[in-house]
Amino acid sequence: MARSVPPTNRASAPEPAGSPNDTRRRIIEAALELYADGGQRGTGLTAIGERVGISHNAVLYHFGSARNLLFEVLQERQRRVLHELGWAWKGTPTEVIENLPATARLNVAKPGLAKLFTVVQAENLDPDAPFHDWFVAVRRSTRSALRSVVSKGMRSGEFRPDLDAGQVADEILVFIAGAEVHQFLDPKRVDLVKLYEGFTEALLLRIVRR
Amino acid sequence: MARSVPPTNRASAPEPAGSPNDTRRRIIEAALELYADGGQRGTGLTAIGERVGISHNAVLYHFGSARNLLFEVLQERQRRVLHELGWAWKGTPTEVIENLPATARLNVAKPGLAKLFTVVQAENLDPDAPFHDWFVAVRRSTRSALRSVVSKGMRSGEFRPDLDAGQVADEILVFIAGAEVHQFLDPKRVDLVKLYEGFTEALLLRIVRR
DNA sequence: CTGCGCTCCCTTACATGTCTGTAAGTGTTG
DNA sequence: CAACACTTACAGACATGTAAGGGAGCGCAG
Repeated sequence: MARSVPPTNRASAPEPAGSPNDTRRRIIEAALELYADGGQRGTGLTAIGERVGISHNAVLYHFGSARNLLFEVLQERQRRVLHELGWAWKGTPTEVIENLPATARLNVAKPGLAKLFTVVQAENLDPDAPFHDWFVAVRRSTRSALRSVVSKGMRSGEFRPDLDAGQVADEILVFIAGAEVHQFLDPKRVDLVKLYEGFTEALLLRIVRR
Repeated sequence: MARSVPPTNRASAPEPAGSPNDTRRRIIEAALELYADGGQRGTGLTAIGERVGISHNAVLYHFGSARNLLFEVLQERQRRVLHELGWAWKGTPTEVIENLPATARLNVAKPGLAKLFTVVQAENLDPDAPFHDWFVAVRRSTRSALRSVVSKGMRSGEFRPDLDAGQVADEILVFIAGAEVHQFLDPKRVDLVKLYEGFTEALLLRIVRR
Protein backbone atom coordinates (compact mmCIF):
# COMPACT_ATOMS: atom_id res chain seq x y z
CA MET A 1 0.00 0.00 0.00
CA ALA A 2 2.11 2.85 -1.20
CA ARG A 3 -0.74 5.22 -1.99
CA SER A 4 -2.58 7.15 0.66
CA VAL A 5 -5.98 5.63 1.09
CA PRO A 6 -8.98 7.79 0.24
CA PRO A 7 -11.22 8.60 3.18
CA THR A 8 -13.82 5.99 4.00
CA ASN A 9 -17.23 6.51 5.46
CA ARG A 10 -16.75 6.69 9.15
CA ALA A 11 -20.30 7.32 10.28
CA SER A 12 -23.48 5.80 8.96
CA ALA A 13 -25.46 8.67 10.43
CA PRO A 14 -26.72 11.32 7.99
CA GLU A 15 -23.75 13.50 7.21
CA PRO A 16 -23.76 17.23 7.90
CA ALA A 17 -23.03 19.58 5.04
CA GLY A 18 -19.45 20.22 6.08
CA SER A 19 -18.41 16.65 6.76
CA PRO A 20 -15.37 15.03 5.14
CA ASN A 21 -17.55 13.18 2.67
CA ASP A 22 -19.30 16.29 1.51
CA THR A 23 -16.63 17.12 -1.07
CA ARG A 24 -16.73 13.57 -2.27
CA ARG A 25 -20.44 13.77 -2.82
CA ARG A 26 -20.17 17.11 -4.56
CA ILE A 27 -17.54 15.70 -6.90
CA ILE A 28 -19.79 12.79 -7.82
CA GLU A 29 -22.64 15.19 -8.40
CA ALA A 30 -20.56 17.35 -10.70
CA ALA A 31 -19.10 14.35 -12.50
CA LEU A 32 -22.57 12.89 -13.01
CA GLU A 33 -23.56 15.96 -14.96
CA LEU A 34 -20.33 16.55 -16.81
CA TYR A 35 -19.82 12.97 -17.92
CA ALA A 36 -23.41 12.92 -19.15
CA ASP A 37 -22.71 15.92 -21.33
CA GLY A 38 -19.20 15.24 -22.51
CA GLY A 39 -18.66 11.53 -22.01
CA GLN A 40 -15.59 10.12 -20.34
CA ARG A 41 -13.19 11.30 -23.00
CA GLY A 42 -14.72 14.74 -23.26
CA THR A 43 -14.62 15.45 -19.54
CA GLY A 44 -11.43 16.16 -17.66
CA LEU A 45 -10.75 16.09 -13.97
CA THR A 46 -9.95 19.77 -14.21
CA ALA A 47 -13.48 20.59 -15.35
CA ILE A 48 -14.99 18.44 -12.63
CA GLY A 49 -12.83 20.05 -9.96
CA GLU A 50 -13.62 23.47 -11.30
CA ARG A 51 -17.33 22.93 -10.88
CA VAL A 52 -16.79 21.93 -7.27
CA GLY A 53 -14.31 24.73 -6.68
CA ILE A 54 -11.21 22.62 -6.15
CA SER A 55 -8.16 21.65 -8.17
CA HIS A 56 -8.08 18.52 -10.27
CA ASN A 57 -5.65 17.00 -7.79
CA ALA A 58 -8.21 17.20 -5.03
CA VAL A 59 -10.43 15.03 -7.19
CA LEU A 60 -7.58 12.59 -7.60
CA TYR A 61 -7.02 12.68 -3.88
CA HIS A 62 -10.57 11.50 -3.24
CA PHE A 63 -10.87 8.92 -6.00
CA GLY A 64 -7.33 7.83 -6.80
CA SER A 65 -7.79 7.93 -10.56
CA ALA A 66 -10.09 9.23 -13.24
CA ARG A 67 -11.22 5.73 -14.04
CA ASN A 68 -12.10 5.10 -10.44
CA LEU A 69 -14.19 8.21 -10.32
CA LEU A 70 -16.14 7.24 -13.41
CA PHE A 71 -16.70 3.80 -11.96
CA GLU A 72 -18.15 5.24 -8.79
CA VAL A 73 -20.27 7.63 -10.81
CA LEU A 74 -21.69 4.76 -12.85
CA GLN A 75 -22.47 2.82 -9.73
CA GLU A 76 -24.11 5.84 -8.16
CA ARG A 77 -26.26 6.19 -11.25
CA GLN A 78 -27.37 2.59 -10.99
CA ARG A 79 -28.25 3.11 -7.34
CA ARG A 80 -30.34 6.16 -8.14
CA VAL A 81 -32.20 4.53 -10.99
CA LEU A 82 -32.95 1.54 -8.79
CA HIS A 83 -34.13 3.86 -6.08
CA GLU A 84 -36.44 5.73 -8.44
CA LEU A 85 -37.63 2.78 -10.47
CA GLY A 86 -37.45 -0.17 -8.10
CA TRP A 87 -41.20 -0.04 -7.46
CA ALA A 88 -41.90 -0.53 -11.17
CA TRP A 89 -40.50 -4.05 -10.97
CA LYS A 90 -42.89 -5.14 -8.26
CA GLY A 91 -46.23 -6.65 -9.10
CA THR A 92 -47.49 -9.10 -11.65
CA PRO A 93 -45.64 -9.58 -14.95
CA THR A 94 -48.36 -7.64 -16.74
CA GLU A 95 -47.95 -4.78 -14.31
CA VAL A 96 -44.20 -4.77 -14.75
CA ILE A 97 -44.60 -4.44 -18.51
CA GLU A 98 -47.26 -1.79 -18.05
CA ASN A 99 -44.81 0.14 -15.92
CA LEU A 100 -42.22 0.50 -18.68
CA PRO A 101 -43.29 4.09 -19.42
CA ALA A 102 -42.18 4.98 -15.90
CA THR A 103 -38.64 4.70 -17.27
CA ALA A 104 -39.54 7.26 -19.89
CA ARG A 105 -40.95 9.62 -17.31
CA LEU A 106 -37.78 9.30 -15.23
CA ASN A 107 -35.64 9.96 -18.29
CA VAL A 108 -37.61 13.07 -19.03
CA ALA A 109 -37.54 14.25 -15.42
CA LYS A 110 -33.86 13.47 -14.87
CA PRO A 111 -32.27 13.21 -18.29
CA GLY A 112 -28.77 13.14 -16.87
CA LEU A 113 -29.09 9.68 -15.40
CA ALA A 114 -30.00 8.11 -18.73
CA LYS A 115 -27.71 10.29 -20.79
CA LEU A 116 -24.71 9.37 -18.70
CA PHE A 117 -25.42 5.71 -19.31
CA THR A 118 -26.08 6.08 -23.01
CA VAL A 119 -23.07 8.25 -23.73
CA VAL A 120 -20.54 6.32 -21.68
CA GLN A 121 -21.88 3.02 -22.92
CA ALA A 122 -21.32 4.12 -26.50
CA GLU A 123 -17.74 5.01 -25.62
CA ASN A 124 -17.27 1.50 -24.33
CA LEU A 125 -18.73 -0.59 -27.13
CA ASP A 126 -15.26 -1.73 -28.09
CA PRO A 127 -14.23 -4.91 -26.27
CA ASP A 128 -10.98 -3.26 -25.22
CA ALA A 129 -12.65 -0.21 -23.71
CA PRO A 130 -12.18 0.08 -19.96
CA PHE A 131 -15.82 -0.31 -18.98
CA HIS A 132 -16.94 -2.64 -21.74
CA ASP A 133 -17.30 -5.62 -19.46
CA TRP A 134 -19.21 -3.62 -16.91
CA PHE A 135 -21.78 -2.55 -19.44
CA VAL A 136 -22.08 -6.07 -20.78
CA ALA A 137 -22.67 -7.32 -17.25
CA VAL A 138 -25.35 -4.71 -16.64
CA ARG A 139 -27.02 -5.59 -19.93
CA ARG A 140 -27.04 -9.28 -19.14
CA SER A 141 -28.36 -8.72 -15.68
CA THR A 142 -31.21 -6.52 -16.90
CA ARG A 143 -31.99 -8.94 -19.66
CA SER A 144 -32.10 -11.77 -17.20
CA ALA A 145 -34.52 -9.88 -14.96
CA LEU A 146 -36.79 -9.07 -17.89
CA ARG A 147 -36.71 -12.64 -19.11
CA SER A 148 -37.70 -13.85 -15.66
CA VAL A 149 -40.66 -11.52 -15.67
CA VAL A 150 -41.81 -12.77 -19.05
CA SER A 151 -41.29 -16.40 -18.08
CA LYS A 152 -43.27 -15.89 -14.92
CA GLY A 153 -46.09 -14.39 -16.96
CA MET A 154 -46.05 -17.37 -19.26
CA ARG A 155 -46.19 -19.80 -16.37
CA SER A 156 -48.97 -17.91 -14.65
CA GLY A 157 -51.03 -17.85 -17.82
CA GLU A 158 -50.97 -14.08 -18.14
CA PHE A 159 -48.84 -14.25 -21.27
CA ARG A 160 -49.07 -16.50 -24.26
CA PRO A 161 -47.28 -19.78 -23.65
CA ASP A 162 -45.52 -19.82 -27.01
CA LEU A 163 -43.31 -16.77 -26.44
CA ASP A 164 -39.54 -16.75 -26.51
CA ALA A 165 -38.90 -14.97 -23.23
CA GLY A 166 -35.33 -14.11 -24.13
CA GLN A 167 -36.40 -12.62 -27.42
CA VAL A 168 -39.03 -10.48 -25.72
CA ALA A 169 -36.46 -9.32 -23.19
CA ASP A 170 -34.10 -8.40 -26.02
CA GLU A 171 -36.79 -6.42 -27.77
CA ILE A 172 -37.47 -4.41 -24.65
CA LEU A 173 -33.77 -3.74 -24.06
CA VAL A 174 -33.31 -2.69 -27.67
CA PHE A 175 -36.25 -0.35 -27.49
CA ILE A 176 -35.00 1.31 -24.33
CA ALA A 177 -31.51 1.85 -25.71
CA GLY A 178 -32.78 3.21 -29.00
CA ALA A 179 -35.34 5.47 -27.42
CA GLU A 180 -32.70 7.13 -25.29
CA VAL A 181 -30.47 7.84 -28.25
CA HIS A 182 -33.26 9.53 -30.16
CA GLN A 183 -34.55 11.42 -27.18
CA PHE A 184 -31.19 13.00 -26.50
CA LEU A 185 -30.43 13.60 -30.13
CA ASP A 186 -33.63 15.44 -30.92
CA PRO A 187 -35.66 16.03 -27.78
CA LYS A 188 -37.91 18.59 -29.44
CA ARG A 189 -39.18 16.11 -31.97
CA VAL A 190 -39.21 12.95 -29.90
CA ASP A 191 -41.97 12.46 -27.37
CA LEU A 192 -40.35 9.79 -25.28
CA VAL A 193 -43.33 9.03 -23.06
CA LYS A 194 -45.66 8.64 -26.03
CA LEU A 195 -43.11 6.40 -27.71
CA TYR A 196 -42.87 4.20 -24.63
CA GLU A 197 -46.62 4.03 -24.29
CA GLY A 198 -47.01 3.01 -27.91
CA PHE A 199 -44.34 0.37 -27.55
CA THR A 200 -45.80 -1.00 -24.33
CA GLU A 201 -49.29 -1.16 -25.78
CA ALA A 202 -48.12 -3.01 -28.88
CA LEU A 203 -46.00 -5.36 -26.80
CA LEU A 204 -48.86 -6.23 -24.48
CA LEU A 205 -51.14 -6.87 -27.45
CA ARG A 206 -48.60 -9.36 -28.68
CA ILE A 207 -47.72 -11.18 -25.51
CA VAL A 208 -50.87 -11.16 -23.36
CA ARG A 209 -52.94 -14.28 -23.69
CA ARG A 210 -56.20 -13.52 -25.41
CA MET B 1 -8.16 31.77 -48.87
CA ALA B 2 -4.95 31.56 -46.98
CA ARG B 3 -4.97 27.81 -46.51
CA SER B 4 -3.59 25.47 -49.11
CA VAL B 5 -6.44 23.71 -50.80
CA PRO B 6 -6.56 19.92 -50.57
CA PRO B 7 -6.25 18.13 -53.89
CA THR B 8 -9.47 17.61 -55.76
CA ASN B 9 -10.48 14.78 -58.02
CA ARG B 10 -9.06 15.56 -61.38
CA ALA B 11 -10.14 12.53 -63.33
CA SER B 12 -13.45 10.74 -63.20
CA ALA B 13 -11.85 7.68 -64.73
CA PRO B 14 -11.12 4.74 -62.39
CA GLU B 15 -7.98 5.76 -60.54
CA PRO B 16 -4.83 3.68 -60.69
CA ALA B 17 -3.33 2.51 -57.46
CA GLY B 18 -0.61 5.11 -57.41
CA SER B 19 -2.71 8.13 -58.33
CA PRO B 20 -2.80 11.30 -56.22
CA ASN B 21 -6.17 10.37 -54.78
CA ASP B 22 -5.02 6.97 -53.72
CA THR B 23 -3.60 8.22 -50.43
CA ARG B 24 -6.76 10.14 -49.81
CA ARG B 25 -8.83 7.02 -50.26
CA ARG B 26 -6.55 4.99 -48.08
CA ILE B 27 -6.82 7.60 -45.34
CA ILE B 28 -10.60 7.47 -45.47
CA GLU B 29 -10.47 3.70 -45.37
CA ALA B 30 -8.24 3.70 -42.31
CA ALA B 31 -10.27 6.43 -40.62
CA LEU B 32 -13.48 4.52 -41.26
CA GLU B 33 -12.15 1.61 -39.26
CA LEU B 34 -10.39 3.53 -36.54
CA TYR B 35 -13.22 5.95 -35.84
CA ALA B 36 -15.60 2.99 -35.65
CA ASP B 37 -13.44 1.43 -32.96
CA GLY B 38 -12.34 4.44 -30.99
CA GLY B 39 -14.82 7.16 -31.83
CA GLN B 40 -13.76 10.65 -32.76
CA ARG B 41 -12.21 11.43 -29.42
CA GLY B 42 -10.46 8.12 -29.12
CA THR B 43 -8.83 8.27 -32.53
CA GLY B 44 -5.99 10.62 -33.37
CA LEU B 45 -4.67 11.71 -36.71
CA THR B 46 -1.40 10.09 -35.76
CA ALA B 47 -3.01 6.66 -35.52
CA ILE B 48 -4.80 7.14 -38.82
CA GLY B 49 -1.62 8.24 -40.55
CA GLU B 50 0.28 5.37 -39.02
CA ARG B 51 -2.11 2.84 -40.49
CA VAL B 52 -1.60 4.37 -43.94
CA GLY B 53 2.13 4.69 -43.42
CA ILE B 54 2.36 8.47 -43.37
CA SER B 55 2.75 11.17 -40.75
CA HIS B 56 -0.26 12.82 -39.17
CA ASN B 57 0.60 16.00 -41.05
CA ALA B 58 0.09 14.26 -44.35
CA VAL B 59 -3.45 13.55 -43.21
CA LEU B 60 -3.88 17.20 -42.39
CA TYR B 61 -2.45 18.07 -45.76
CA HIS B 62 -5.19 16.11 -47.49
CA PHE B 63 -8.14 17.05 -45.31
CA GLY B 64 -7.26 20.37 -43.72
CA SER B 65 -8.47 19.45 -40.26
CA ALA B 66 -9.46 16.48 -38.16
CA ARG B 67 -13.04 17.62 -38.17
CA ASN B 68 -13.07 17.80 -41.93
CA LEU B 69 -11.76 14.28 -42.19
CA LEU B 70 -14.43 12.92 -39.90
CA PHE B 71 -17.05 14.76 -41.89
CA GLU B 72 -15.88 13.19 -45.11
CA VAL B 73 -15.74 9.81 -43.45
CA LEU B 74 -19.33 10.16 -42.26
CA GLN B 75 -20.45 11.16 -45.73
CA GLU B 76 -18.58 8.25 -47.24
CA ARG B 77 -20.34 5.94 -44.83
CA GLN B 78 -23.70 7.28 -45.87
CA ARG B 79 -22.81 6.78 -49.50
CA ARG B 80 -21.80 3.18 -48.90
CA VAL B 81 -24.88 2.33 -46.90
CA LEU B 82 -27.06 3.86 -49.59
CA HIS B 83 -25.17 1.89 -52.17
CA GLU B 84 -25.64 -1.37 -50.31
CA LEU B 85 -29.17 -0.79 -49.09
CA GLY B 86 -30.74 1.46 -51.68
CA TRP B 87 -32.57 -1.45 -53.30
CA ALA B 88 -34.32 -2.21 -50.01
CA TRP B 89 -36.23 1.06 -50.31
CA LYS B 90 -37.68 0.23 -53.68
CA GLY B 91 -40.99 -1.59 -54.02
CA THR B 92 -44.30 -1.41 -52.24
CA PRO B 93 -44.52 -0.13 -48.66
CA THR B 94 -45.03 -3.67 -47.44
CA GLU B 95 -41.90 -4.76 -49.26
CA VAL B 96 -39.90 -1.89 -47.80
CA ILE B 97 -40.88 -2.92 -44.30
CA GLU B 98 -40.20 -6.55 -45.09
CA ASN B 99 -36.73 -5.52 -46.20
CA LEU B 100 -35.73 -4.11 -42.81
CA PRO B 101 -33.73 -7.22 -41.90
CA ALA B 102 -31.46 -6.41 -44.83
CA THR B 103 -30.06 -3.67 -42.62
CA ALA B 104 -29.26 -6.28 -40.01
CA ARG B 105 -27.52 -8.47 -42.55
CA LEU B 106 -25.44 -5.52 -43.71
CA ASN B 107 -24.54 -4.67 -40.12
CA VAL B 108 -23.41 -8.20 -39.53
CA ALA B 109 -21.48 -8.36 -42.80
CA LYS B 110 -19.86 -4.94 -42.43
CA PRO B 111 -20.09 -3.99 -38.77
CA GLY B 112 -17.81 -1.02 -39.19
CA LEU B 113 -20.29 1.04 -41.16
CA ALA B 114 -22.93 0.81 -38.46
CA LYS B 115 -20.49 1.00 -35.58
CA LEU B 116 -18.99 4.21 -36.89
CA PHE B 117 -22.40 5.78 -37.00
CA THR B 118 -23.48 4.54 -33.59
CA VAL B 119 -20.30 5.49 -31.80
CA VAL B 120 -19.84 8.91 -33.32
CA GLN B 121 -23.52 9.70 -32.95
CA ALA B 122 -23.31 8.97 -29.25
CA GLU B 123 -20.36 11.35 -28.98
CA ASN B 124 -22.51 14.03 -30.56
CA LEU B 125 -25.70 13.77 -28.56
CA ASP B 126 -24.91 17.03 -26.85
CA PRO B 127 -26.32 20.03 -28.73
CA ASP B 128 -22.92 21.72 -28.62
CA ALA B 129 -21.09 18.77 -30.12
CA PRO B 130 -19.58 19.47 -33.53
CA PHE B 131 -21.66 16.99 -35.51
CA HIS B 132 -24.85 17.15 -33.48
CA ASP B 133 -26.76 19.01 -36.16
CA TRP B 134 -25.60 16.65 -38.85
CA PHE B 135 -26.88 13.63 -36.97
CA VAL B 136 -30.17 15.36 -36.26
CA ALA B 137 -30.51 16.14 -39.95
CA VAL B 138 -29.81 12.53 -40.90
CA ARG B 139 -32.32 11.31 -38.34
CA ARG B 140 -35.01 13.66 -39.59
CA SER B 141 -34.38 12.75 -43.17
CA THR B 142 -34.58 9.02 -42.49
CA ARG B 143 -37.67 9.52 -40.38
CA SER B 144 -39.26 11.48 -43.15
CA ALA B 145 -38.53 8.74 -45.68
CA LEU B 146 -39.97 6.09 -43.39
CA ARG B 147 -43.04 8.15 -42.69
CA SER B 148 -43.62 8.57 -46.41
CA VAL B 149 -43.47 4.85 -46.90
CA VAL B 150 -46.00 4.25 -44.15
CA SER B 151 -48.28 7.01 -45.42
CA LYS B 152 -48.13 5.58 -48.89
CA GLY B 153 -49.08 2.19 -47.53
CA MET B 154 -52.02 3.71 -45.71
CA ARG B 155 -53.23 5.47 -48.84
CA SER B 156 -52.84 2.39 -50.97
CA GLY B 157 -54.81 0.31 -48.51
CA GLU B 158 -51.92 -2.00 -47.67
CA PHE B 159 -51.70 -0.64 -44.13
CA ARG B 160 -54.41 0.15 -41.66
CA PRO B 161 -55.80 3.63 -42.18
CA ASP B 162 -55.76 4.58 -38.52
CA LEU B 163 -51.98 4.52 -38.05
CA ASP B 164 -49.85 7.43 -36.95
CA ALA B 165 -47.21 7.28 -39.67
CA GLY B 166 -44.78 9.45 -37.72
CA GLN B 167 -45.12 7.25 -34.69
CA VAL B 168 -44.45 4.12 -36.73
CA ALA B 169 -41.41 5.78 -38.28
CA ASP B 170 -40.13 6.67 -34.82
CA GLU B 171 -40.56 3.12 -33.62
CA ILE B 172 -38.52 1.80 -36.52
CA LEU B 173 -35.76 4.35 -35.98
CA VAL B 174 -35.65 3.60 -32.27
CA PHE B 175 -35.43 -0.11 -32.94
CA ILE B 176 -32.57 0.30 -35.39
CA ALA B 177 -30.55 2.51 -33.06
CA GLY B 178 -31.11 0.25 -30.08
CA ALA B 179 -30.33 -2.91 -31.96
CA GLU B 180 -26.98 -1.57 -33.06
CA VAL B 181 -25.97 -0.67 -29.55
CA HIS B 182 -26.75 -4.13 -28.25
CA GLN B 183 -25.18 -5.89 -31.17
CA PHE B 184 -21.88 -4.12 -30.68
CA LEU B 185 -21.97 -4.39 -26.93
CA ASP B 186 -22.54 -8.13 -26.78
CA PRO B 187 -22.37 -9.65 -30.25
CA LYS B 188 -22.07 -13.19 -28.93
CA ARG B 189 -25.40 -13.02 -27.19
CA VAL B 190 -27.34 -10.82 -29.60
CA ASP B 191 -28.60 -12.36 -32.82
CA LEU B 192 -29.22 -9.20 -34.75
CA VAL B 193 -30.89 -10.76 -37.77
CA LYS B 194 -33.31 -12.73 -35.63
CA LEU B 195 -34.07 -9.60 -33.66
CA TYR B 196 -34.82 -7.67 -36.83
CA GLU B 197 -36.97 -10.45 -38.19
CA GLY B 198 -38.97 -10.62 -34.99
CA PHE B 199 -39.44 -6.89 -34.96
CA THR B 200 -40.45 -6.75 -38.62
CA GLU B 201 -42.92 -9.56 -38.21
CA ALA B 202 -44.55 -7.95 -35.19
CA LEU B 203 -44.64 -4.59 -36.90
CA LEU B 204 -46.31 -5.97 -40.00
CA LEU B 205 -48.89 -7.75 -37.89
CA ARG B 206 -49.76 -4.43 -36.35
CA ILE B 207 -49.83 -2.20 -39.40
CA VAL B 208 -50.98 -4.38 -42.28
CA ARG B 209 -54.69 -4.17 -42.98
CA ARG B 210 -56.34 -7.43 -42.12
C1' DC C 1 -4.40 25.62 28.91
C1' DT C 2 -0.52 25.45 26.10
C1' DG C 3 1.84 23.79 22.66
C1' DC C 4 3.46 19.88 19.97
C1' DG C 5 2.74 16.81 16.44
C1' DC C 6 -0.31 13.97 13.52
C1' DT C 7 -3.67 13.38 10.15
C1' DC C 8 -6.71 15.06 6.70
C1' DC C 9 -7.72 17.84 2.80
C1' DC C 10 -6.15 20.32 -0.27
C1' DT C 11 -2.61 23.23 -2.98
C1' DT C 12 1.23 24.29 -6.30
C1' DA C 13 4.75 22.51 -9.11
C1' DC C 14 6.12 19.41 -12.21
C1' DA C 15 6.50 15.23 -15.44
C1' DT C 16 4.68 13.03 -19.30
C1' DG C 17 1.80 11.84 -23.00
C1' DT C 18 -1.48 12.86 -26.66
C1' DC C 19 -3.97 15.74 -29.72
C1' DT C 20 -4.49 19.39 -33.32
C1' DG C 21 -2.41 22.53 -36.01
C1' DT C 22 1.39 25.85 -38.25
C1' DA C 23 5.67 26.58 -40.62
C1' DA C 24 9.22 25.50 -43.22
C1' DG C 25 11.97 22.42 -45.77
C1' DT C 26 12.85 18.30 -49.08
C1' DG C 27 12.59 15.14 -52.89
C1' DT C 28 10.23 13.85 -57.12
C1' DT C 29 8.11 14.79 -61.36
C1' DG C 30 6.65 17.10 -65.39
C1' DC D 1 11.59 25.76 -61.87
C1' DA D 2 7.20 25.09 -60.10
C1' DA D 3 3.67 22.18 -58.16
C1' DC D 4 2.71 18.27 -55.45
C1' DA D 5 3.00 15.20 -51.64
C1' DC D 6 4.97 14.65 -48.32
C1' DT D 7 8.57 15.27 -44.00
C1' DT D 8 10.56 17.19 -39.60
C1' DA D 9 10.32 20.64 -36.18
C1' DC D 10 7.76 23.00 -33.19
C1' DA D 11 3.84 25.29 -30.53
C1' DG D 12 -0.06 25.25 -27.54
C1' DA D 13 -3.99 22.82 -25.26
C1' DC D 14 -5.34 19.61 -22.33
C1' DA D 15 -5.29 15.03 -20.18
C1' DT D 16 -3.71 12.04 -16.06
C1' DG D 17 -0.80 11.43 -12.52
C1' DT D 18 3.35 12.04 -8.89
C1' DA D 19 5.68 14.67 -5.35
C1' DA D 20 6.00 17.72 -1.98
C1' DG D 21 4.29 21.14 0.99
C1' DG D 22 0.97 23.94 3.86
C1' DG D 23 -2.73 24.96 6.93
C1' DA D 24 -6.56 23.64 9.97
C1' DG D 25 -8.21 20.82 13.52
C1' DC D 26 -7.53 17.18 16.84
C1' DG D 27 -5.63 14.64 20.72
C1' DC D 28 -2.66 14.43 24.18
C1' DA D 29 1.71 15.29 27.11
C1' DG D 30 3.40 18.57 30.17
